[in-house]
Amino acid sequence: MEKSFNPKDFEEKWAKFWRENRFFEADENSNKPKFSMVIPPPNVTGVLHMGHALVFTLYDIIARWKRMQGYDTLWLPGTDHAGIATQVVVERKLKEEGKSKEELGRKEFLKRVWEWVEQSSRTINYQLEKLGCSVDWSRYKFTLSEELSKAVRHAFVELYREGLIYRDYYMVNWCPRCHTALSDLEVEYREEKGKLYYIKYPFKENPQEGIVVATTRPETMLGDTAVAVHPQDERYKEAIGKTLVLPIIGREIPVIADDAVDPEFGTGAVKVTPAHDPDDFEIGKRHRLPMVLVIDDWGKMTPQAGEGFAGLDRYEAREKVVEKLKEQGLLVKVEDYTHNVGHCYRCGTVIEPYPSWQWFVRTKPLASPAIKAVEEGKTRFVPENWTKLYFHWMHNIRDWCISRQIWWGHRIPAWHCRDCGHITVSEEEPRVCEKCGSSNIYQDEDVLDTWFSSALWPFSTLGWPEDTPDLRRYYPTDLLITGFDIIFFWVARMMMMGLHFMKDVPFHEVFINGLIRDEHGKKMSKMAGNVVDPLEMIEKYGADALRFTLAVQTVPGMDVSFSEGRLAGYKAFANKIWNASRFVVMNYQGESTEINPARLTPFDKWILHRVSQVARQTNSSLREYRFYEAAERLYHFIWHEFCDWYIEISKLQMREDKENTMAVLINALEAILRMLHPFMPFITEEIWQRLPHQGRSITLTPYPKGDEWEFPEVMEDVTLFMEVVSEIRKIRSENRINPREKIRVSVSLGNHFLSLHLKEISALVGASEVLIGSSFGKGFKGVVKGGEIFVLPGKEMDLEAERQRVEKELKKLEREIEKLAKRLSMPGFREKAPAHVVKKTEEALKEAEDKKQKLEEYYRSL
RNA sequence: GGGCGGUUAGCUCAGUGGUAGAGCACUGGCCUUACAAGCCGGGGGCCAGAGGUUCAAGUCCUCUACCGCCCA
Repeated sequence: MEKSFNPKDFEEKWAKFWRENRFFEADENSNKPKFSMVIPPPNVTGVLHMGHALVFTLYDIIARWKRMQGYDTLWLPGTDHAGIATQVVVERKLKEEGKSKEELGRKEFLKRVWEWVEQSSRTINYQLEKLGCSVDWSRYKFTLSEELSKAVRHAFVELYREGLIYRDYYMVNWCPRCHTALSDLEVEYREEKGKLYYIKYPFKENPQEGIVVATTRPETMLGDTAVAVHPQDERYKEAIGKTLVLPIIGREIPVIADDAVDPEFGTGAVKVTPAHDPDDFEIGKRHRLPMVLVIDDWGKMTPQAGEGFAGLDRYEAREKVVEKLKEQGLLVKVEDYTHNVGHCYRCGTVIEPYPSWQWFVRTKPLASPAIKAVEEGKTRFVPENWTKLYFHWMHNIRDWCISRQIWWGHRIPAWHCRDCGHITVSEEEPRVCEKCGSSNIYQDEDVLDTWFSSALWPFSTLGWPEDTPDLRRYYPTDLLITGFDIIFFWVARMMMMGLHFMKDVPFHEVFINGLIRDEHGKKMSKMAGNVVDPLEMIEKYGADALRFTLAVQTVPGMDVSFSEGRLAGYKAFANKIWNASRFVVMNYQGESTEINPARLTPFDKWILHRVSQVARQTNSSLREYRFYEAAERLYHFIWHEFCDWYIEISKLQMREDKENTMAVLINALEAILRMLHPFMPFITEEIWQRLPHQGRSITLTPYPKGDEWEFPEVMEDVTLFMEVVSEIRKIRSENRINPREKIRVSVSLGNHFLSLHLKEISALVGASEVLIGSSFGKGFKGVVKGGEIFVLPGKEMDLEAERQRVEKELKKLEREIEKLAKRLSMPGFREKAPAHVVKKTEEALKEAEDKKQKLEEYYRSL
């Protein structure tokens, strides 16, 4: 094996090997139990970021683990066409070329998007492979493919026929830049400093007097058709029913009473603009107020806004309205006002409430079964506190606006009749209007919200609406891993659609991972310039190290602070594994790998026992999605037990019984590699292939269950052995005894085990002589449980250093004794604490006092 | 306004009522034939604050402060 570890030498090789051998393809005819997951399809907007790397790493750990546990495992990959997001990206690219999508036209524009998709999905799939994701490429899906589009049309038509999809003229969130409606979820609210304008609307009868209204959007006053007050508001009792004259425009508008008015806000009187405010829209409906549209779908003022305003941008109009009001003396005052302003989640433009014809999903009937399923435990959130959020949202769900006025997406399968106005909804393109038979029909221009197709993902990808073997076998899926930010967008909607169409939940468990942050806990963002590119990290440290870093930081319910320093640390870990394996491989000369139980030393038994223990613990950590716990334990065990102790001891054992020691080394290492494989697939495969092995790939081997080796009887002896060695090393080090200088050691413990392993002790501490069960009675002294240790240096003793060391040691013991004694003397402790705790405390105190006494005697003698 | 997290070593974070942990950073000594990306040692904590429950609290309860996120 090469001395230096270089992930680049083998990562690509194994990714290719796995793929070409189709190890990760699920088998719908398998007799094994199935385990299935669908990937959260990345948007084809560009490249994968660290958040993806995290989610996909966790997926892959589970996928590989389950596969090795003997499940027919499906991890289905795919990408999402990401309607608006992708359209925005391609538009931006066109702009760089000095073109617009309108110039190109719908058909040509879509061609350009498809080209982009081609390129982007290639990049994404390349990145997945780089990361080591064990997905089933033969089942790769794209939300806008022919196949999935069919599922989307089918779902739409069914829901429409059941009355769960309807079309309505309604106030929606409108992005004037993207020129489309958005769902409530696609609006991001940001706190902004604005102004609150107080405007006086004079009475028609008595223009000297008037009602003052407060608004943050004075430009909308041009579209006002009433002023509303709360019916119980004493201040305005007299005014209700009177007529006001709308400044600037001169329109006569009534004063009306409505419960929706908050008497606490502003002056208690509000202007009503039914066409440009969702609340006013409702008030307008209740009072049959006219709608005057003064802002158009591009955010510009309409002719109805009046001369001098028509054609102006909405913000220019705001200034001009304020100016005019000032001139007319009707602007009473202006206050600073902080409020939440809605922005388009894709392009950031301020959202305009805009009434228009849109398609909606009636969500209430779909939400109830989705709530029930979680209540009944058919789907479980991990960590479970997300359940609450899910319930809260589901109980307060509003109808879902699913139409988008963009070009990139699933065209709505509805045809309008120019003759009778009827809408024909159909999976296949109709030739005539189903009502009047006219052939003068045209398809609805709108496309569906991208999340509509995402909602079908767990079953549309398996062949639905066809009754396929995949669908029968792999639905419901077992696990979904995703960020909390898309619980509403995606998880909730998959639940609704899955239960509706498949009559069963789409997944049994949902693991909600945290957000990726930078090493100081700040959210990664392009603006902050703290974005870390996973590919770059793979390039620098290897995919295994990146994966391990992400896994070890994944604590359920917590965000992940990504630190390059830590990543470097886990690359060092990979290197450690490399070199430990190198040691094994270098020493291996074709001996039998069969362990002879009769020839096992206590150290062999110890490491094998530990391998089993760690395997059991790792399985149980993974079962509960405690990735950090599994990863951390493997790290510690491999480095600080297998490498630091067992390999060192094995060097000595090999002089006595090379064959059996080699067998233990190989068996232990091989089990370690298998345990580690889900976390670090590349390096484990590379090493496994270099060890004597059976089979074609480590990925096809069984995951250690931890039932193979069981030797609890040696644990206590080996632990004492380690304690003694550590104590001697400490004495050495603190007394500045040069490592090359041989020492002589006596241990006053009549311990059979220790006396059988003098050689090991000598080697590990650098001693020329070790006495067990007797005492030199001189030299540097240390104490372990029940005994004393003397260390005689080859040269003269440096008493000053020794005094300092013992003083330090004594202080530590005193602190411990104080603590333990205090606890024992606490009233009630002896009576109420469990016996084993009392006993343990007493023993600890006795041991500490014993040690202290021995050291004190020694200190006086120095 | 409502809700959810968090506050533990210099930094990033684990911690399951019973003697406070890890990685990195710091520090002393070692190129010991797997590994200097290493080895052997060491130092470093009123567990945000205040009450309470308990024989026993970083851990459970209440309140406060600060930081962060979500919803309205």
